[in-house]
Amino acid sequence: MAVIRRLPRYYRYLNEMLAAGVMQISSRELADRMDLTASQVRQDFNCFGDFGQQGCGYDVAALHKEIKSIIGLDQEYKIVIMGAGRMGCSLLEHFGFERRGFNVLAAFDNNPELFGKSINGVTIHDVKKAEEVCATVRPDIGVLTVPASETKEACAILKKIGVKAIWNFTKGELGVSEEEIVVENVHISDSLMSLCYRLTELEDALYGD
Amino acid sequence: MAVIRRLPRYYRYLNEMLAAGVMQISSRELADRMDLTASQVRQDFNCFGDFGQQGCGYDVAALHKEIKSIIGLDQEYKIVIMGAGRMGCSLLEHFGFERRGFNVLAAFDNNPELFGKSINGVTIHDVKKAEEVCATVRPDIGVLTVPASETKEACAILKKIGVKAIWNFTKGELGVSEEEIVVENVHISDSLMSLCYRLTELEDALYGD
DNA sequence: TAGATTGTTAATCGATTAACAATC
DNA sequence: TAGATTGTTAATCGATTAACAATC
Repeated sequence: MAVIRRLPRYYRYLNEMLAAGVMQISSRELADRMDLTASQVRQDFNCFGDFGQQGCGYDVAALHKEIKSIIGLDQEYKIVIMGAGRMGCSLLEHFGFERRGFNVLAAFDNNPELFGKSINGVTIHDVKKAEEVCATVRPDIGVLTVPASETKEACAILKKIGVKAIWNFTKGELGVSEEEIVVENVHISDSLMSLCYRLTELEDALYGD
Repeated sequence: MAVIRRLPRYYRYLNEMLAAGVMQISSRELADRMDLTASQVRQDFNCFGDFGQQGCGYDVAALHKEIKSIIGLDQEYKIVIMGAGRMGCSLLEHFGFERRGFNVLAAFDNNPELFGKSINGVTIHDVKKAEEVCATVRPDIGVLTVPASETKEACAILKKIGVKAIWNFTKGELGVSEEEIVVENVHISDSLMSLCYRLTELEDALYGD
């Protein structure tokens, strides 16, 4: 469903409006800000219940809370990071898991130089100790930030630890079925390519084919 | 068009197959690998011309080249990075612009400690010198990796430099119209949220509502 | 009550799938 | 020629938009 892909965006905009002190918003206004149609906004929200009030629009705080719960953000998910290289560290330092309500239990790597180091309060452990470290507190989500060549092994360890979802930054096969573990692939290069396509299009439009 | 969003994925898969030495591929096979239908693959490719050969399938190398050119990757785009903080540096070190055929001209920041430093052959300059540095060689694409609070200024500078496309990693308003500059927003947190939604869904399915 | 804006149904549009004739 | 697989048209499906009655 296309609505699902829009939910995080709604959530972001409602967050901003909440911070800006907006109490009430009409489907029209929200649609304008988000480049959607008012119809679509109403249709979307009505997939999950009726949150609006005829004549007045939507209560920003209530809607925000509702969408938060629909996405599942009211639960505090426990996360482990597989691979404390550039990408893993960059996420740890920069992404703001805590701020977003995620609890990062640990990071794992196979480089002994990193063992025991701590980034943003998260300790990097030997990947061999992953099972041990996660024996008592089971993580929900695994972040895969290992080199492409180590994807399959890292993924197998995540499965063993009992992770139910993988946020995958590597390319290549994970070797787990989508029925047992939910996988979300991040390919930022795709987004750069689609930018290139649109740039080419823009230039063709300006200077002719 | 939905095809456009699939083009980078086709390109990635064809890249892999090229590297693996696959010469010819049928729509059926490609569809299976990519989790699409054969019909869809054929439909997609026929948007841009007929590249297949009845009875034999598609020539991987030719198709790869064709899609490369459709996306616009056969041109060497010139890039500047706005903001050499964590995200900017991480991209410079890790993303592989060169390998992907992009030419990074320079990075800019307002932190004097970074001036003159070089990452992967790219020098970090004072943002005040941006116009000067780009006077002779005009960049095509600007990568926005500044803090949210500095988005608008950074964006204005990119516009002044003559950039035609912005790969935006910040949140918040850019203050440029989409008609003059093509913008591609990267929100990796959206992808984590949609993972959360699907995780919740999976758990509901397993343990009941 | 009048104005505003929702919830919801019906109409439109676009994208995906199925089917098959064309052709290598 | 027979088998395979494309290119392409038609049928189906889903998502978006339009319209309006319900209601705050």
